[in-house]
Amino acid sequence: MIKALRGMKDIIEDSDKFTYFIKKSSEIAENFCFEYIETPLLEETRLFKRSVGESSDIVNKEMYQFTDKGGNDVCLRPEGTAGVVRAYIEHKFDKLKTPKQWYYFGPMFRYERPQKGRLREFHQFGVESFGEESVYEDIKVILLASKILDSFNINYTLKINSLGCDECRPTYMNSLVSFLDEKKENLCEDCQRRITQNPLRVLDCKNENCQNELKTAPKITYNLCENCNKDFEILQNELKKLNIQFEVDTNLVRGLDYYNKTAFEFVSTEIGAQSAICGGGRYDKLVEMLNGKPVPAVGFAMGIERLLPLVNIEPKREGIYLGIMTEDARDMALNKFNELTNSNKVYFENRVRKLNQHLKKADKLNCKKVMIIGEDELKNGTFWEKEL
RNA sequence: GUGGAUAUAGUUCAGUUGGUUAGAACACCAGUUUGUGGCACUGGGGGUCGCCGGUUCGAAUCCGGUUAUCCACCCCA
Repeated sequence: MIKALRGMKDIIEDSDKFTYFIKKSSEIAENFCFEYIETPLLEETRLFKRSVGESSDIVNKEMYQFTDKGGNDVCLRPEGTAGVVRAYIEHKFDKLKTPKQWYYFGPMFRYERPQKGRLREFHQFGVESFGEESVYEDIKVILLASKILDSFNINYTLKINSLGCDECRPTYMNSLVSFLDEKKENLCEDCQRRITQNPLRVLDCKNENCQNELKTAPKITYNLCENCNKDFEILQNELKKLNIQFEVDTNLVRGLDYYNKTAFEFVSTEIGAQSAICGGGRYDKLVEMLNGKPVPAVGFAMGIERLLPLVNIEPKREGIYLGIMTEDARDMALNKFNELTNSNKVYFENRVRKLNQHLKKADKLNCKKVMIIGEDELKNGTFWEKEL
């Protein structure tokens, strides 16, 4: 038997939840005046090398990368932002710094070891906002994410942090690295490697011993420049006013290289170790990094498969069951089926059955209304009807 | 990439110290004397016991390998 590849899943049992999620989320995004964008699944490999960053695991070892028949070095997209930014620049919106608010959804591919909440092909729903420098755009985006999650009654914790900007991050990084170098001996192997590769990641280490050593580490939020600090305060104040619960997590590091200033993550405690259900933040330098004019941007992405177990939709009766009890009624029923399907969900049972058999089936299918033609109805040209 | 666990029907699982034709529940399909569903009852279909090899008169059961799944690390959505 040919089976789906490792880490790839057919969406069958949850397909109703899946489509419901996309429909509802899109609706909310459109209420925020975000427009739909679809970008290719396949992109040039260097797009991700330059945006996500060569130091990241995603680019380093998780990409589905190959040479196509034209000799191009390509890969299946491991995340959504890079492609959207590429599109923004390619269609020259950067020249005039045209504000653009887009949402997207679709499959992403990462060659990882599968586990709960982690697939090799998975789906994200995300938004990106270009051209708005203000922290109020960050707030808008966080509000949008929380509204989507709230609409499915999902329990979450929102963590926020500020990663600083070009002005304050380098000085902070220097003091962090020198702090880490002093402690180097006491840190785990991974952290020692991270000091040179990605020092911020050390803060995020789950090793207990490391966390003890890091208690006195310099915190980014105490080392922000005036501007970043002001924005981070506005962010917190406005979230409070909007009644969005959050906690500041100075160890929150978004894994992709392109983030700066606001970083946030929605976390669930109900779905296992892969608990991040939505992650995002500001990436003001990314458009430039991909050879566009400097345009600030902010966005987030949600992992749909991780959210589905948290989404509950109550099965409700809907649709019409149409059945016949005599072969002669078939034409009449078919005509009715033709008419009803213009504006109704209709199940047409084409087998001749007894009344109780029809009812049993209609019940099983969760239909709301039953319409049957028997001998009597055929004579009178009517339908026997019942609400379930 | 590392570690641990698991693999028997569509699903959840039984299956004794290796021994007839591998079972149950749920699900599915059909029916229960003639036009009112959910309940109940009766019957039915469905498994090369993950795959390959070995031990044995005989393997779902023991051994080796392999693949996949699950959980965690790592990483991230």
